[in-house]
Amino acid sequence: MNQTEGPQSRFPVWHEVHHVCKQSGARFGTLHTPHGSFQTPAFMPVGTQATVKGMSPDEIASMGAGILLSNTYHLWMRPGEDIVRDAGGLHKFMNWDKAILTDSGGFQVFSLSDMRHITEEGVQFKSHIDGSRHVLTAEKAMQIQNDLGADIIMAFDECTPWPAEHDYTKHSLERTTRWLERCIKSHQKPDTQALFGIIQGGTYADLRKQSAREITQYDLPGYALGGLSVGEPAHLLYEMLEETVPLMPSDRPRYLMGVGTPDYLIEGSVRGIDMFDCVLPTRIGRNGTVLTTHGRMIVRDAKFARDYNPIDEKCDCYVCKNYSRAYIRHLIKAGEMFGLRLASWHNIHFLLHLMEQVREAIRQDRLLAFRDEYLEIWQS
RNA sequence: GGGAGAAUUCCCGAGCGGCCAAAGGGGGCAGACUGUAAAUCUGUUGUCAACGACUUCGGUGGUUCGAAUCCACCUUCUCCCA
Repeated sequence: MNQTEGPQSRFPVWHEVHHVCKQSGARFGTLHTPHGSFQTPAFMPVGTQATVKGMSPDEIASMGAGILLSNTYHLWMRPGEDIVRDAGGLHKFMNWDKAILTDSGGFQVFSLSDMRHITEEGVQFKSHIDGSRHVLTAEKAMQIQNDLGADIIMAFDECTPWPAEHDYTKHSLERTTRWLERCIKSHQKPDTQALFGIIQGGTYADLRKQSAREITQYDLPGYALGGLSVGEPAHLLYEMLEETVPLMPSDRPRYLMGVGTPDYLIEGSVRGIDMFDCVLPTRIGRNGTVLTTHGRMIVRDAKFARDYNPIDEKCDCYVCKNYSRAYIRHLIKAGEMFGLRLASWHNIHFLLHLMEQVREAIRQDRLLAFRDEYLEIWQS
């Protein structure tokens, strides 16, 4: 597809909406990037340290992923963005020629909260590797991401925790807006790297709206929702989506960061989200849990010791076509890395396949029906 | 043949008269995991009618108010000398 024909061709990344589900309002589209296009709503596997843990790029691509995440903070700490840059950029460094999105380090403001200090200028981190001090600012996050060379780069934000005080959340979101402005000013490669802004506001509807208005004032190729799926109950997440998505421009991709489980992916799509990412499939896979149409299954459990069925009878992934629950359980119990790989493999496939089903349901204007059918047998 | 030492709960291994159902590992079992400090973390791991009771520390018998801990003998194992 020729990107100059698109409505947002002035951006290196743009979203083409093909169909809006008449039942739900969910969007089926294509996201175009300098490293290829992929259909939306999309699930993006996470490869924090320039690798999806345990999986090769070929394997990820074979499952249909068109984009991966990687991480500013982690690659900055190790090996250093200059090493990635001098390798020819992240795509070449990790041998992945499809799209890449890098998170800005904003999530580490949340996940590494015990070893960082926030100021207006930025965030001082004590390296989780060696304890050394480093300051990540809006400008630094942009420089690192410019060096890494992802197709989509994220504004530096603070992912606020849950629960958080209204007052704190408000000040934080306003600071995130100021940081966005600094990101935009310091972004060196707007022609090749699309900068997405991140809406914050915790679980407060008024603050979500405030942040959405502030962030979407800036003309950006995409907008994300951050600070969700950090422990709050599901109904609050859904409520925040319902309050915020209508304020996000319909001609730009909408990205719900850090989500998630099958139910969240479907409910998010229903509410107009186009992009999702989550470490869940690889993390729970490595730790012995697999996803099935009936919910999570701890395949490590003793009850599967003699279960020679595939993880999911309905799944047509490489793992389910070739290996049994008993075998995968054995490998995981034995600490064999292949077991971790197989579980991760199936889980990634499971979510990518789920999104295929979601897109098909949107095309058929029956996403709500699909949701009800799916969640009837799914138990989280 | 002589001498020295050791036997602990599933395994390894602390314990050396009461605070011991017995540290700590491992293994087992169960759970958590949502922009990855995660092949990690948490709980649990003698039995039961279970805020209490009962049976355990190679075996048998003693000493003692009280023994995994002290004594005697037995069994098995390890090591050293011949």
